[in-house]
Amino acid sequence: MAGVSRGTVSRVLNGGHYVSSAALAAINRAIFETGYVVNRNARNLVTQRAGSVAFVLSEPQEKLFEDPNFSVLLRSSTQALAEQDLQLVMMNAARPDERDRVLRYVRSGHVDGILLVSTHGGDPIMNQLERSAVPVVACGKPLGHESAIPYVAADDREGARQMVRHLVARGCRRIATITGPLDTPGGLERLEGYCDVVGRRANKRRIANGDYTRRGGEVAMNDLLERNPNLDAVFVASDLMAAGALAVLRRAGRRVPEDVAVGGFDDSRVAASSDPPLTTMRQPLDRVAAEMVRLLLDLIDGKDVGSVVLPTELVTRDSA
Amino acid sequence: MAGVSRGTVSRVLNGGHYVSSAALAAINRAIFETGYVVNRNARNLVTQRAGSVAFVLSEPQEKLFEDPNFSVLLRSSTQALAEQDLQLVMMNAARPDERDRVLRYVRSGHVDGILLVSTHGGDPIMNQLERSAVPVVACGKPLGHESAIPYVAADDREGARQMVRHLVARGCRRIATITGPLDTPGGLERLEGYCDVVGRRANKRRIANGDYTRRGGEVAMNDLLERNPNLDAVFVASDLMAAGALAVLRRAGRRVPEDVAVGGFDDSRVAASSDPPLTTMRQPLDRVAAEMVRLLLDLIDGKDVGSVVLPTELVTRDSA
DNA sequence: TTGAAAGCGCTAACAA
DNA sequence: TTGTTAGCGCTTTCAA
Repeated sequence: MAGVSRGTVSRVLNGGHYVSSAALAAINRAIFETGYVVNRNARNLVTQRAGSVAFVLSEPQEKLFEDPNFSVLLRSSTQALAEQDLQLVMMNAARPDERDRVLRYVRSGHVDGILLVSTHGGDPIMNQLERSAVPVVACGKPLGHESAIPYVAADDREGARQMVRHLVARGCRRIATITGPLDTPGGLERLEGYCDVVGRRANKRRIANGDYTRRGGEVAMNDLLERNPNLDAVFVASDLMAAGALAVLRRAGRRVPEDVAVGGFDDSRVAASSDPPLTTMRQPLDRVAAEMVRLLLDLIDGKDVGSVVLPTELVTRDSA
Repeated sequence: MAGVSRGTVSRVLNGGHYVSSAALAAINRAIFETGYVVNRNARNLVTQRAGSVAFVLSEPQEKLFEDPNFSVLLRSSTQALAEQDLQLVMMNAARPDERDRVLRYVRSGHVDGILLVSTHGGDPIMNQLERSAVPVVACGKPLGHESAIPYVAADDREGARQMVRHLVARGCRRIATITGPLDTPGGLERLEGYCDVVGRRANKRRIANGDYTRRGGEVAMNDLLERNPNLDAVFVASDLMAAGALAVLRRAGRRVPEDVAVGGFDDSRVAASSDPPLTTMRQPLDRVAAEMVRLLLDLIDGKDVGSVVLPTELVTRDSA
């Protein structure tokens, strides 16, 4: 229709180099008038690329429901990929059959790479992915695979330190902590950071394990209160658990922050709307997503990439 | 490698009809030994299908973060599609530029259909989609396009009626309501259901508008208390807003449910973990997702489909 | 700067 | 039941 060959049109579609301005104009007009759009299947068939990236959620279903972090990560990733004209293909990989499906899918070249979210240490998918030579970037340290799988993470350990130091600076002396699951990087590193400040031989009684759910936070807080009736602060490894802890403290008649100061982690939505509003560590999840996409693209291009650790930021509200 | 032609292999790949068992065995062995997988781009190029479905979220970003319903819907849809060997491609369409991208993408045949989630009345994407002849199924009544776009929804109106009747049965006589945004089907229909029970000429003072956020629920509840100091129940159109309302009532010194009974809607996670646990209407979001996928597949196959309205269920906890 | 031609890996019609 | 063949719509040499 523009009176030129397919080859010339293709050149215009792919940057417009080595095309005369006359041809360029004619082609663009034809494209506009016909509403032409390239057929991705045809293009990807010949270029051997997929034009999409899998967002693999390796986590039991319930978590996704409750944890607002996932949603933020998902949205930010979708957006960062869209800017590169890549599509995000969502995949669950919690159950073994789902994992198989994901592996089959990615191995057959249906995606150019993988954003791997929320892996527990020992998650079999990491081994399998490592063997399959597909570009992968993890969100958070992939425990046990730190050197093989590049990752983007918030500085959990330093963030925890900062929060506990903040509690110390407030005058708190009997500081407890509610951890995340200890097979997750966040669970582990935030506990490490806590120990860094309160001392290596931290009082075991002041450590309770949670599971990143609100109810888990309640259970852990009850536990903590029972074992340490005189505690004056608690560092909670996620805002959602902190919200649960807040409810327990209120029921126990402890004022926050006067009797017990509470510090959270994430700066998720719940932090601002809890009662009292939570002092917490902000994780830059939008930047995490953007960096993950950047690393993945480099990886796809065959470049060597390192991991990225992003700083966290103390957000002071009323709870501490 | 199996000693047969590509045509025969293709037949095996697509159901194995008209293939001798000897050939079938040889081909399957070859497939197994070589780890062969079909190239989707090539297949889709010739079959003119995409093998994927867009999950289009037509909603300002913040909502996604806070509303747990989206996550449930997303996960359930991913799973229902996976069972049909279809991929879910996630797309945001809140901003005009994002809408354009989505439209360009779907019009060029990159997806076989669209799951449209969370549309406000007057959302321009509905008009544009309607014109573009791509199969679309909406989640919740697409206000203003009910006859053109098939949808799957929970029975909001009847659900609201049931809840308000429940409050009446408890002995409540001054029942207020906090609505969702009135340009959304949930906002509108749940208010209708409320009016169905309390009477068509409902006391305007007892109606406050919310926006499905927790903070919106707080603001509305404050409002309601101020205008109706003696109310004895409130039906809140979402659990998240109800959680906000609960916090306000507590601060105001009202006991729930003794002084004020509170009924929510959704039966999302927050319902079980609020204080006190919420009595609410369960929306079968997993079934909603499954039905949406079913309708969409029928639509893609060229069948005529109707809309589906699924029943809700009263979940009685402590708040009412 | 352009056009011609080959071919990406597959399905589907047809003939055998 | 099978093999042959003709494309699907694009990119990418290569020659001009």
